[in-house]
Amino acid sequence: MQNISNIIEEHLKQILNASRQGYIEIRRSDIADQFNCVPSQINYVISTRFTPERGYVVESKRGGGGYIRIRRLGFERTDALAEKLIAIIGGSITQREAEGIIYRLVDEQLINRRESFILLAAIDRNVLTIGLPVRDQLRAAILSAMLMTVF
Amino acid sequence: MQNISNIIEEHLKQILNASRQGYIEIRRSDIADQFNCVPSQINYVISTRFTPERGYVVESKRGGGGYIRIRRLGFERTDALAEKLIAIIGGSITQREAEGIIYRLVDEQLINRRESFILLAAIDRNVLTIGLPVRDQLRAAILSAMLMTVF
DNA sequence: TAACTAAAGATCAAAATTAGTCAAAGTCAG
DNA sequence: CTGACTTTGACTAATTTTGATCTTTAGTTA
Repeated sequence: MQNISNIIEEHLKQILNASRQGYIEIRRSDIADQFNCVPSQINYVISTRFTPERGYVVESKRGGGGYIRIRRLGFERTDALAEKLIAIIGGSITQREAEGIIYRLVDEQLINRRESFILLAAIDRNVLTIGLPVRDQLRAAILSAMLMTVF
Repeated sequence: MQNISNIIEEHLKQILNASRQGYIEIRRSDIADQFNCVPSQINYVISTRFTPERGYVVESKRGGGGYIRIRRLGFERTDALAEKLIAIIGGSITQREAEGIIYRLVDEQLINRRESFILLAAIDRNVLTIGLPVRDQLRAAILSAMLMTVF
């Protein structure tokens, strides 16, 4: 017997595939009702299967008219790259390492100078005024998120 | 399913766009009737979507012949822009306010969409995984730093 | 002209509507 | 039996909707 998480995963991928816009917006409780499970199961499915590493971006809004939006990222040249970057950055990264990555992206013309300035500003230790090791973890999260949205 | 606030927001922006003078004057109760909601809903829409951060000025008058006037401001590009932005951002800023600023910069064509994605990613509460009030302070620092480098 | 009245809009907080988090309990392959 | 993965649900957080009550303004009346 298949577990519910897999079934929900398949269902979401299917409607995502069928959608013309490249993303879907669901109501968490609708899906939960549909599959007869608790709402937080949907969060579990999303956090284990629709991750940035697998090429998905998930946004959401609470309150009236709330939703969860799942977007599949393009798979051209960036497929391997995004994955590689995420892997390199990992869960924690120093400023020096982060700068290395950004410089390389500029070299390879994957981002322009202006974009690199934005990235560099966001990961600077003078901006992330919080103690280690949280600072390096936060830097990794911020850099990953920024790069995921452009690739 | 859309929520009413978004629908009202779109409607106001549309008539604002169509207006010749750059501002509109509405009667609160008219709009409320039109969208079948309570009058205070209009205040909610205005206070969450037509904020100074997003470049709107709202004036109103009560009593007979009362009105709400919504004006769209332009963001002249000057040397003082960066300073102005820093002042608006201050030492702490919510995600909503930060998004307002970013949307406005896109509207004013001071940054492009791709850049806005980078900025939005960096100030997202799901990325800044740290408790309030530090999160809002960090967000202000990051946003300020990023904008400083481009302007 | 002062007082009154009706017609707006403003404010604020409660209620409603969603989604997120986290950890305990359950399941299952090896 | 153990460890990884899944299922559940209680509690939390964000956002919107609603309504009661307050304030301001223009016009009317004594």
